Amino acid sequence: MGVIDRKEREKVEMKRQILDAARSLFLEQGFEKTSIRNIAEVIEYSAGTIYLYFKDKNEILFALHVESFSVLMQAMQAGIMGETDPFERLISLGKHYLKYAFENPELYDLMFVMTAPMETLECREEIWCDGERAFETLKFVVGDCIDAGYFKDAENETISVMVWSLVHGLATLHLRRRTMIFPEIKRIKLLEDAYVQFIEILKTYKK
Amino acid sequence: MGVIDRKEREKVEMKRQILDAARSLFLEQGFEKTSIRNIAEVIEYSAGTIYLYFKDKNEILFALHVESFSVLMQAMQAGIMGETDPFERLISLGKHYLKYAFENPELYDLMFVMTAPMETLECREEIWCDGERAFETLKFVVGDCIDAGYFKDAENETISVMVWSLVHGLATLHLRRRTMIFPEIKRIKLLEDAYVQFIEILKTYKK
DNA sequence: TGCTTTTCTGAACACCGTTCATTTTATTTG
DNA sequence: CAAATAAAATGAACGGTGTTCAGAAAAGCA
Repeated sequence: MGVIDRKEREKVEMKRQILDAARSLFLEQGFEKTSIRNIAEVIEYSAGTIYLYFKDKNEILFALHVESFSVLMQAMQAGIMGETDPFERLISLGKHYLKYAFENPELYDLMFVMTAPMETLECREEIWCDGERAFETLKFVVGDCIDAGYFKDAENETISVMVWSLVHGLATLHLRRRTMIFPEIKRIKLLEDAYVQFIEILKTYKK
Repeated sequence: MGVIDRKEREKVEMKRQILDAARSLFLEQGFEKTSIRNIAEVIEYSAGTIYLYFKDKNEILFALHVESFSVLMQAMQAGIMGETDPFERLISLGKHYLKYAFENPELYDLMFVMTAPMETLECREEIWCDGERAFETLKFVVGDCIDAGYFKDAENETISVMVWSLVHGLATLHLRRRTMIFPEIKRIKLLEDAYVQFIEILKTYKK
């Protein structure tokens, strides 16, 4: 029965098409303005068909969110691999995280700000594995820093939450337009400076 | 002509009624699920009438956002007044900010996460005064810390952005459900610990 | 009281996410 | 190959959304 194999492939292919169309529309006009009917139009199917492949709109967003995490994880791994010194690794990790956020604002939003993907998880009673994996990566690097004498006797998890919050805060204040209190030209520089300053202060907190 | 004075008062009163209904619905069922028709029903007017008092839904949200800022500013002022030592003031300021965020999640969202109020500002080509005033308060306290020898020779604005980002990051990671990677019982404690740890590290960064 | 201005209504518009009976297409069976 | 069955796709319909606007109702003025 090669038929059911092919059908399976076709199902996967269709899901791909839907996600590709959704991502493309999403990136060019934002999530709020992207409707199921828009997506259906792009792939040249009726709106109802989409519901044969995804339970609802949140599931489409969730799938895109998973996709995006694999890209972020790669970026983070690249950040780690580029350095050997533990603290330099932490610096690089944060930089790559911020780079991802600024270069993929809509996707970052989907991964770390929008509630839709979390609602899908909650109604499935599942865990946010992607977020957890990313956080584990951070903890791993922070752990090496602690072993190298940084952060005195602080808890790894506490430091990791602190670092995550700082970079996430920088990213979201900007993505959600709260940096408009600063002159446009200074905005990015100010965020970069804040990150560098934070790192500088962290560095001095050693045994 | 006392008539136009009364009409003016009635207009203000009607706006109040709309905002009260909107806030109440908003707090009990969230913004996304609150429609103009819902608000109209509560105040016992037709939906169209609301558009005689507010240009669109974003303007209602913007008005609530302004309201909320005055409460936050009071909380922040209270945080400052409760302490005399500059660094203790900074600690207290952050604590009061976080307290506000956790006790008024929907309003914090409106003030610092949702894009709707910012869109109103942008299409009015105005400045985000409320955000600016709150940030000025932070800068004021940071300035006193610098004068007291903290933060070495760092720029006030850089430190302030860093502090704001950290507390905002803590708040939003939690409000947007990204702390679900931690066991429910540990979540709040972890956030508090991260804040305390951050303060601890900051404190050591002196001349 | 009649005339004008202001206020309010509610139907209509163009959307939205989602469901489902019906039709179209594909596969299997006789 | 034709008929029967199974799978996939449609598109109308439902109940909702924000917003507009002609016309009705109320209020103010002469």
